[in-house]
Amino acid sequence: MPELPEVETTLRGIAPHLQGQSVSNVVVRNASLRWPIPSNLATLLRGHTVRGLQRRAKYLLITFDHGTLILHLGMSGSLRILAQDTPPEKHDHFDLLLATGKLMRLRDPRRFGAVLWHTGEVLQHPLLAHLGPEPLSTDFDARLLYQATRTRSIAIKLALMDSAVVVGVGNIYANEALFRAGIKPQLHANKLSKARSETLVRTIQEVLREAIEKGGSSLRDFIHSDGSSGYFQQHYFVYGRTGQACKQCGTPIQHLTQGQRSSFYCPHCQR
DNA sequence: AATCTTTCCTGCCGGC
DNA sequence: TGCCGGCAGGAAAGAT
Repeated sequence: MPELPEVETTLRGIAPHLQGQSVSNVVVRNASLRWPIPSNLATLLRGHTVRGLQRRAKYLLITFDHGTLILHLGMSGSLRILAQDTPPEKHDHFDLLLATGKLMRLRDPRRFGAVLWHTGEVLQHPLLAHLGPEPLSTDFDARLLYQATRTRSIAIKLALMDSAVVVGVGNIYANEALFRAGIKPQLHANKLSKARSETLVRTIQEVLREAIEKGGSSLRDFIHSDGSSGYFQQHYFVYGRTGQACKQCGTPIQHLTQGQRSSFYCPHCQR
C-alpha cells in the first residue's frame, strides 16, 4: 500500500491541479470501498471551490467552504490527474471533475480505500480524532515515544505501526528504521531505553524523509498522480531481503511474522 | 490455492 | 460487577 511518503507525494502531485479550482461534477462508478462513498457527493460538491489540501497520517483532506472530502488510498489506491475524456478502466471507482477540464481519478483494485465527506472540524472526524503525532512533526520526539511504550508489552515493531503511538509508519519503514537503529523488531516495547528512543525517532524520520525526497517509493501498486509509474526500487537494508547478506556485516537477513505481517532483520546488527 | 497487503473493529483478558 | 487498556485475530478484494 502507499505508505506515508507515497501519500505525501500524491498530495504534492494533485494539489496544484485542485487548489482554488471549482468542482463541476462527481462520478462514482463503484461506491463500495471500505465504507460506501456517499451517494450525494455530486450534489454536495458541484460548483464549490477547493480551499485547501492537506495530509493527516495517510488520509488526504480536501477542504471546501462547507466541509472536507477525506480520502484514503487503502492498500492499492492511487490518484491521477487526467483529461476528462480519458476512458475509465476497470478499477477506476471515483472521479472529481474540475471546471479546468481535468479530473482527479481514484483507482483502487482492492477497494480498501475510502472517500468520505465530513462537515465541521475535519480533525474531529472519528477516523482522525485519536491519531498519534505526525512522525515528521516536532510533536514526535524521544520523550513521547518513551512514554507511549511504557505500558506496552508488544514488540517494538508493532508499537511503531500502532497509529495511536505515531502515524504513518508502515511495514517497510518500520523494518528499515529498526535496522538503522540497531534494534531487533521483537524487542518488547516497554524495554526500549531512553537512549534507544532517541535513536529510533531519528531513524524513523530519516527513512521517511529520504523516501519523500525520492518521490515516494516503490510498492508495485503505486502510481504517481500524473499517471507515470511509481515503481522504482529503493535501497532497502532489510525489507524483502530474507537470506541475503546484511549490507553492514554480511550475516543473512532473517524473516519473521509479527501481527500477521512480515518482519526482516539482521540478527547481528539488531539486538 | 495460499499468500500478501492495511487498518478498523470485535471480543477476550487481567487488573482494579 | 463493570470498566478500562492492551492485545490477538478477523475481515474486506484482487493479483500472483
